[in-house]
Amino acid sequence: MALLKRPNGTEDILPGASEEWQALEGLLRRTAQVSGFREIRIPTFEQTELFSRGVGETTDVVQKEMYTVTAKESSFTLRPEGTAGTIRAILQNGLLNEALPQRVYYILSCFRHERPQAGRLREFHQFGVEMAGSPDPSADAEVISLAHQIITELGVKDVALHINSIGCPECRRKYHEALRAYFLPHKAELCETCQERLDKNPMRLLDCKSPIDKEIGKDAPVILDYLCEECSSHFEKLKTYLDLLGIAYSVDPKIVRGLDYYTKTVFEFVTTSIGAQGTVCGGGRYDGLIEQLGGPATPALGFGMGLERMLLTLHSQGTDLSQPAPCDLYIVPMGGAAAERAMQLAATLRREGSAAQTDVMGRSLRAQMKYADKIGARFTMVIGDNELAAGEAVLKNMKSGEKISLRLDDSFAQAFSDIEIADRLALGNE
RNA sequence: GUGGGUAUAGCGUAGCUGGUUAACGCGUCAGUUUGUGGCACUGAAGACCAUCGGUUCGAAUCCGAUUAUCCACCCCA
Repeated sequence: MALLKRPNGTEDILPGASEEWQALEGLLRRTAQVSGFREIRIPTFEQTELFSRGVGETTDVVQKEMYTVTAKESSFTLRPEGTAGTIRAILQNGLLNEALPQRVYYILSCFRHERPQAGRLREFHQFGVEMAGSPDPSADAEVISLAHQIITELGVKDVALHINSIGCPECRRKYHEALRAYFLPHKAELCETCQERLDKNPMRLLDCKSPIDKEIGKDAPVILDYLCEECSSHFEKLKTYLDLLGIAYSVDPKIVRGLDYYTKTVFEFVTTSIGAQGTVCGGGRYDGLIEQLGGPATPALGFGMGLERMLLTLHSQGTDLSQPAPCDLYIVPMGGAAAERAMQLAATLRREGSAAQTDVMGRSLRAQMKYADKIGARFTMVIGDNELAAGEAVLKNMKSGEKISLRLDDSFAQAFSDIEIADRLALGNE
């Protein structure tokens, strides 16, 4: 029988790697929580229309990357991102009726049918936050600051923050006109996709990698010159706030996010160390989305952070968050009677919160010691007929080799715990 | 969706001017006598050489297709 394989573009996270994910997730949760963000959990699939309306009918994500599944009469779509579903949940459960702003975070997997490559999977994991209710640039600064804090605490080095403002729909309409006017005379020289983009979404032209198009676009009008007074002052204030917080950034007028819901502030944290897919975190303001999804007109913003990309970046810089699975004590039984006693002792220790293991393979003493060493057991204890008769056994510290005698009675778990804690403290002081 | 690279034991690789039992390292398992791991040594298990088809007396080695994977475009996290 042929072995069934994982679908294209998916990953198994194995023991060893999963500890690293847990460490990352723990840091994300703690950081979000101290900023007042609380976790929200939403379904993996939603009505397809939520995404076509929320993310945007014309976006690539909606047009060609969605996993839409049909079961019986109904049809649903696996979420390609977290924002639409989160906003839907906020509205459906009336969270906007509570104290504003509403701050939520999530860790979830997203699904997009794209061609996999470095830093791009068909199922990927995202940490994201959304804040609803504030139109003020201080909210933008807070959200960016949260992402910045996470990246700093992770110790990621070469990640740069790029910000831009793409204005409100009104600014953008004027800007689109100006762009078309600029590029139209050069239309024939542009690459094929850009000729199409000229009509559909001229801002994407600025993003084109083709050297010819880049050259043509060099002197193209810049969105920042077309912002209305409101949008312009919003952006200026945001920059002031970022300076105030000591967060370095560069203004990149070429940032054009591919999801339709963005307004005003957009930003990306980009690294160059993991290949072409270097956007490790991206987000911005989406003041029109909540209304678009049938809620009350409410300003909001957020970001998504790609966890696989984050880990790739960390690894490329030699950082590894993973920690070995703990084993405080490995009990080495010799003989049937000892095996039964070992089983009891291990169970007792676990109830007291110590990580304890004993033999389940029927191995020789020597083989058991090797195993204990391999799994990184901090202490071992051999028990055989002698120990059972004496009611006492020798505890061995695997790192120092130090040996201590312990009674195998009711005081055992407590006595072991004391020794184990003392050892932990001693290691910490080294 | 479009290009290009790669596909040999759990992992990393050698073998690729076609020729008997496909090699090595790591890992796994057992052992190196009498009750204590790390090092070293001995041995074992583990591969229809991605799949299908073709060329040939003969293919892991050459050719084609398929699939998977990687990188890039596109797009985004």
